[in-house]
Amino acid sequence: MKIADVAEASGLSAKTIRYYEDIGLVRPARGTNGYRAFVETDVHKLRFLARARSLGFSIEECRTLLSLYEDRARASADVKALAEAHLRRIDRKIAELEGLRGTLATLVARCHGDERPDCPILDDLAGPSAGDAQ
Amino acid sequence: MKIADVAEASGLSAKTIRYYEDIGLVRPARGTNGYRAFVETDVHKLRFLARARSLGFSIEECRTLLSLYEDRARASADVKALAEAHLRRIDRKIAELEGLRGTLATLVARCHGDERPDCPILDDLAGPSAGDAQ
DNA sequence: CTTGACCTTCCAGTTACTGGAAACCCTACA
DNA sequence: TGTAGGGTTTCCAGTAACTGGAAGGTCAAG
Repeated sequence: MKIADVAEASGLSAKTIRYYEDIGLVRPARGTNGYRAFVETDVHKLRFLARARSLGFSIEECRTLLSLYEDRARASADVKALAEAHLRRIDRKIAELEGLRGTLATLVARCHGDERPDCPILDDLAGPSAGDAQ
Repeated sequence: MKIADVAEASGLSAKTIRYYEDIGLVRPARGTNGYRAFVETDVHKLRFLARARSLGFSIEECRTLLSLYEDRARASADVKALAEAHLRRIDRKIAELEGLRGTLATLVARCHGDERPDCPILDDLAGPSAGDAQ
């Protein structure tokens, strides 16, 4: 199998697959012409990686997941711990974004958004205007 | 004012402030010794930038916001449009993360997380196991 | 034997910084 | 006067995970 076929089969781009080889996630064999020659297990690994990445795991986490996947003596607790850590990270990120969303939505709602320069959004960004107290 | 004072006053690190000068967001004067000599408006700008960044605006958006802030003939509609675009981006990101969160939470819940190798999380990552149909 | 579609490697760029090295400056203290 | 310490300067490299592009090799068809 050549790289374009594998790209098609895995949903990753050829560029990404080469990159994954670069960083040691896969090690496809090479044909006499120097082309990468992928076998089924390579494709399977790449699909695994694509799925793990799509769930937001980092490359290093994917590396660990892959090694756990290939370790028949693994403990599912190790996998679960990784996934839980990732879940907590996602929760923190969501909370952070919802905070931003709240502030931003308030500012947007307050801004009339017309031709006039007067703008609560910029006022907020500029911070407390000390001069106003006067 | 020297850079450490400005860092203190703006909440940005000295490194970040130098970086912002590099990319043209601020242009502090220089003393005879080559040190950056910040004035109040520089500090104000940097605080503006720190606030905008903390709301998740990109550097390029911050640049635009800053130029709008300094443009006394601006239309608030322009600011609002920028903020609304950012808001939509945040909403999309939240939705994406909540999707991930749902999938991941399900998988984590299904995994017993003990010493045994059996793991629904890895099974999911490995994709539909064609062999199971038997 | 040429054309076009693949494939290869390698280098640069992306975002928004951060760390670190080497060197310069300033102040205080002995 | 010398020096120790803290600040400051510049510049280079690295981060995460690719992506784009250039230059060149390979292959199948006509």
